[in-house]
Amino acid sequence: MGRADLANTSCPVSRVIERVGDPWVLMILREAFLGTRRFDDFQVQTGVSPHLLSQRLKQLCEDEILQRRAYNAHPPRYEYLLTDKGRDLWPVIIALRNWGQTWLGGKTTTLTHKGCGVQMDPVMCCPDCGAPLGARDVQADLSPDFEKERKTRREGKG
Amino acid sequence: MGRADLANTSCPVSRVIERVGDPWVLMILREAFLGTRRFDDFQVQTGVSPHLLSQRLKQLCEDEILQRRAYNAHPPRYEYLLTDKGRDLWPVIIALRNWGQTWLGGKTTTLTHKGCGVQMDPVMCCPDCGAPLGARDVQADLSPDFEKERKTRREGKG
DNA sequence: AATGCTAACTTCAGATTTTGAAGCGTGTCA
DNA sequence: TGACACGCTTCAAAATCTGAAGTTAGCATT
Repeated sequence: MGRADLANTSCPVSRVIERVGDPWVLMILREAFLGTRRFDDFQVQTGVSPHLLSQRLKQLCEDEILQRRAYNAHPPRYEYLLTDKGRDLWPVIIALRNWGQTWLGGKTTTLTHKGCGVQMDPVMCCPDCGAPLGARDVQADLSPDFEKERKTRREGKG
Repeated sequence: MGRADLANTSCPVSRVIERVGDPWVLMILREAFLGTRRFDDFQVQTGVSPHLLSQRLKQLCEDEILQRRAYNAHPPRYEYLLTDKGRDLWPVIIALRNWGQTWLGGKTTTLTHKGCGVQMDPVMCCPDCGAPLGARDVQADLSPDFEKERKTRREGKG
C-alpha cells in the first residue's frame, strides 16, 4: 500500500495522517505554534536535516498549512507562516502536549486562556452540554460507505 | 539528530512525537479506537506491511499504549487492546478527525455523546470557563529550562 | 576589491527504513 | 489427508533519510 495511498481512502483520519502524520511535520507545527518562522530556526529547534526540512515545508505550503512569504526583498528572505487551515491544527498539537505531560512527565509550557485569564490545560468537550469527553463517553458510528470500504478490504484479503 | 533523539529533549511534544508521531502508529490507533484488536485486521485496514505492523505493535506494547493478550490458548492467538494510557490518546485522533472533516471533507464517523445523547464533534475547551479554544485564545509561556534549552540550540549552531 | 557574514536553501553519497511477497508454526475442521 | 486460519517472521529490492558540504544573493567591513 505505501504511505501515499493513505490519501485515497474515504476516512478523513487517514487522509490527514498522510499530510501531517509525520514526526517532522508535527515538530514543524509545534515550532510554528511557538512562533518560529524561519528556515534555520526550524532546523535548529527541530533537528531535522535541511534537505527534509525543505521538502516538508514545500509539502506544507502545497497543502496550504503554511504560507511562504518574503519578509525581505534584498537579499531575498522568506518566512513560513501558519494559515488559518494550519492554525486549525492547534488541537492536534495540544492533544499531544497534554498526553505527554500526563504520561511522560515534564512541563515546558504553561497555557493561559486569554478570555478568562486562568492557567489551564485544554480539554476535549461536548459542544452541546459542555461535559469533558474521553474515549468511553462517545459512541462512533461508521457511515455506510465507510463500512462497505472496510468490508471490501477484509474480503479482498481472504 | 535522527528521530530517536526526539526523546531526549525536555519538550513533552517531542517526546510524544517520538512515540506516536508516525503515520502507521496513528493508523493503528485509529483502528484500535474503532475496535480492531487483531493482527490481520490491523494489517488489512491500515495497509501497513506485516513486518512494520509487527514492529510497531511491539513498540506500542513496550510503551504500554497497547497490551498484548492471549484470547485463545490452543492454538495460541493474541489480540491488542488499548490500555488506559493508550485510550488517553483519543483526543489526538479526534483532533485529526475534526481537522480532516473540516479541511479535507468526507465524513465517515458520527460521534454521539453518550451522556447527553446528542450528535456532535468534540471541541477543545477551557476547563475553567468552558469556552471553546483556538490557537489565538491561548497564550503559551515556556518554562525557564525549556527557554534555556532552545537558546543553547540556537547558539550551538552559530 | 577582497574577505567575511547571514539566510535560505540544494546536492549527494552512504546509511537506514520500508515494502511486498513468500514462508512458517500451531492447531481446527471436513 | 488436505485445506484453512491466525499471528507472525524472513529477505531482497526499493525508497527514504542523514549529515556534511556547497550554492546563491546581497550587505558590511577592511
